[in-house]
Amino acid sequence: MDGHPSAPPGPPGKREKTKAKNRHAILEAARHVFADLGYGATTVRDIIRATPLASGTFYNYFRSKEEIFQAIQDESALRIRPRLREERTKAETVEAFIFGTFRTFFEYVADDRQSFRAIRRNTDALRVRMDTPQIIAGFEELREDLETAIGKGLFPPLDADFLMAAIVGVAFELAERMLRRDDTDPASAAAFATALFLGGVRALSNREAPAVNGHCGA
Amino acid sequence: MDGHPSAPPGPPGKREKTKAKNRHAILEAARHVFADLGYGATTVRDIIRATPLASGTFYNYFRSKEEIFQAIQDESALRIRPRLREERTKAETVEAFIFGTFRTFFEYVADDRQSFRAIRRNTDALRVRMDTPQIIAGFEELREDLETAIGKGLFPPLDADFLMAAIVGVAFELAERMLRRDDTDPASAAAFATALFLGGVRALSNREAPAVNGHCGA
DNA sequence: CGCCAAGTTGACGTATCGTCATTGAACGCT
DNA sequence: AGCGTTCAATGACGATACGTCAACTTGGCG
Repeated sequence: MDGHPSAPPGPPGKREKTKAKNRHAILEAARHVFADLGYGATTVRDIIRATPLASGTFYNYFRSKEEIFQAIQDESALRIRPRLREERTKAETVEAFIFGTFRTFFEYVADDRQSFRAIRRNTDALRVRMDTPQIIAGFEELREDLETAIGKGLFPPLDADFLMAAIVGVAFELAERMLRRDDTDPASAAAFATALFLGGVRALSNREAPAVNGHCGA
Repeated sequence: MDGHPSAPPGPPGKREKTKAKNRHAILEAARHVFADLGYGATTVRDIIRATPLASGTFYNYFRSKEEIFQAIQDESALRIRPRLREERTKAETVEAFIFGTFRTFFEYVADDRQSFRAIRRNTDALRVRMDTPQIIAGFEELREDLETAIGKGLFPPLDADFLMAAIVGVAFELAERMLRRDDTDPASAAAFATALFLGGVRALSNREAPAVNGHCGA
């Protein structure tokens, strides 16, 4: 076994290093070009032209424009997902669960706005959103966490699928609006979303099991 | 004046009719091809091949693949927007405003699912959403209606921009989930979204003017 | 130092793009 | 109806981007 130095034992070796550097250079160039031209107008050649590499090299790293676009998104998703998961796992109240999720997400978006913008700009008046496998996996994680929280009695017994969808929808749309404002303020966006869902969850649980009693605050 | 028969006075004339028929044929073909191949994989040639027309003709009607895609979406948007507007204008309660909006939207989506699906399917595991000018205009309409409703005292004084974004986000994500389920049920999706926002709006208004009293139910 | 494996290069064949000169049909006037 | 004008359809054509591949360069290793 271990004939290939696929693991990190020895020093990286020049080959490995160049490979990583090239991949990174291509990704970085792609982020800029997508942000400049929009996804639709960008060509693989535009990307490779923004690096010192040759056109054929691109295809050693990615199979198509679509695939590198996915890779950019997946990278973001893999960076944010563990943080979100941690917030939710350690949450001991509904409020902590919801507020932690939104705050973490909005702060990340504000931080990494370059990736986020690159992703959403297409042509002048055309917004795009693509959900890659890693992003969709993030949605599923949220659904699982909601189901767990419901199982633990933290959340009332709601439709976890719909609730996940609602959270996702609000998160992305509010993020968009937040970035559009002059003073990007993740905290206030998170506060808005949290209040919305705290009230919403309470109303939903009253609906599904109506007329128990007037228990109002948490 | 009226040298050109641009308005509907005389009978349509054969030129006009063929033009409308061709445009319609191309749009119809595009809907099918987009649904079959996904937006990314579709070429203008694929679309025109699905009609009896020649390749050059396509460019008499649309400038690009992107533009015809927009046209399909805009058509949907123009069909649904008046209905939404009417619902909201005649609403005399917050509940009517919200429920009317969601029910109308979900029923439309369930009806016109072919367009909706065509729009969202790209490759196997890649979801896409594009917001065209007409769709974005629909968002703005919603924001205006919210502002009007706030002005009338129907809604509490909230951030209309964020609220609009939240409604839009929930509407699109829930629509997606709804279509994915075996029994597409607009009414129950609308009920879910309505309960969420009724509770959410109440909580948000308490937040902005906190500590009034413990009034819980409506 | 020399050999093998891995990776890069850019030219090449293919496919789609968008244009445009040509053609034929609809229109309106007599 | 006959006739000249206008307008849209056609499909061939040059331009552009795609993805591949044989030749070449470089790192790894005895």
